[in-house]
Amino acid sequence: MKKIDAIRIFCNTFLGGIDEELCSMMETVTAVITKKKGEIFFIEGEHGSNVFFLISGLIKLYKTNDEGKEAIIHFVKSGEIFAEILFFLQNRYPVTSVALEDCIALSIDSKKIEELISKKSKFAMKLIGALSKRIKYLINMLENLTLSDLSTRFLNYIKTLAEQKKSDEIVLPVKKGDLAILLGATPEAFSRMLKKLKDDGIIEMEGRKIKLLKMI
Amino acid sequence: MKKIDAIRIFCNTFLGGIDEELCSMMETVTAVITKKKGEIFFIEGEHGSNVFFLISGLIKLYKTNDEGKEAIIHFVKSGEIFAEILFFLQNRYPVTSVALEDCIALSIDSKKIEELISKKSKFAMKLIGALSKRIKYLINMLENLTLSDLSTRFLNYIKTLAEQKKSDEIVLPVKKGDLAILLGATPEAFSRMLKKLKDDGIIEMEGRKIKLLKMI
DNA sequence: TAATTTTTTTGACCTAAGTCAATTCTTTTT
DNA sequence: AAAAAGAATTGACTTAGGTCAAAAAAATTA
Repeated sequence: MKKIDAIRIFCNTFLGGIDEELCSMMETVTAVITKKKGEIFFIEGEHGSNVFFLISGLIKLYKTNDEGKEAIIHFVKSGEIFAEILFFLQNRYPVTSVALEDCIALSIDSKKIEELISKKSKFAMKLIGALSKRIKYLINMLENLTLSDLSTRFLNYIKTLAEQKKSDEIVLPVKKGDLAILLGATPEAFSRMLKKLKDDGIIEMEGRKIKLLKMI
Repeated sequence: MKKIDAIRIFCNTFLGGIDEELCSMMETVTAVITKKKGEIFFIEGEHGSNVFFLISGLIKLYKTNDEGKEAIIHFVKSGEIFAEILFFLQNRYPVTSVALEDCIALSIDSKKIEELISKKSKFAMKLIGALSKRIKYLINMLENLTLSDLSTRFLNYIKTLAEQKKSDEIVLPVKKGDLAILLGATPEAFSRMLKKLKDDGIIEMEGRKIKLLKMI
């Protein structure tokens, strides 16, 4: 993919329209990055200054503790920016990011972004919007994790998917084991919970396909 | 407290210096708010457009579920902004905020802030910085909650306090029951955990005073 | 398509932390 | 200082979900 095309997609998606001046300003501070499934964009704690915009593919953002246990923070889908806190913390990545599918991304050098922010207030506003959305998402994760049990967390998750797709039949976007960890559980507990929902007639399931039977 | 003084404190703390032009721009979009202990700034889900900067006092940000169970997101200390996602989501507050002590705050009308952001890029940069810090804080909360047990979460918490105060003797800033909930536990479990840390010779405790004996 | 690897499911067992109730200790109010 | 209210602790019991191991199913690769 050519850089200018990537920048245009970014402009369109992130700013809601092409701004030729902004596109040309971005030429010098961006690069197109491709990663194959399993490859890593950056590792938690690593120094860096690049913020990314995912054009195609799927990415897992996670943290690991000393014993290698994972805490999955988010699955990045195409059209999203990630590592956006590097705009401020020109410093260390707070999480690790791995490609779950082959990916194309636009990397943006945050060291040179201050000029962009000051010249293009629309860019600043959109960035503030993106950061706010991420905060809202994280607050919601925290609330779910502390106030709800696993089946409720899962049902909240698929209800959101169902609303987005306007259908009560959804396909899990990642493998069950990873979804379990996103929801703060083990694959074993997740599997048992799914079985219970099936037995109780709340969902139908075939592989990653889930049909919501009752809206609780 | 006079509004202009509050604005000056905000400017100094948030922007790292007084900017007379910005101060006068803020005159028309701000107000000084005082709340007594126990009073509420805003309730989760409530419509509003005010972002707050806490000048003095202490605030609890939390969510409640249907059964009245609390998930505490953060304790706001003086010098911090809160409800900062309202800059974008001119919309609904994501959490409830209650004064744990008598408070003075500066409220900023986010509807009229876009002009400020576009004219003062330093303001935009600082705001992006504050949002990024909040994201980092929340990611850390999530990681702790999913990867660590209660005693580890507590020790991480007081280690941070100890580093800030550069002392291994700290005073818990809130009552133990609230701290328990911030750490995703019940007051009972928290109390038992503290007893265990004391019995194991890891901390000394007298009321809210905690002394870290071993740095694990 | 067979072989290999990865993912998911199931079983048996365990444990951290929740629940509910009763005390004790502390703070606030009268 | 006494009374009342709120916070913290302790006890007894329960449970959601963790752990480890093995089997079954699905997806990759040869």
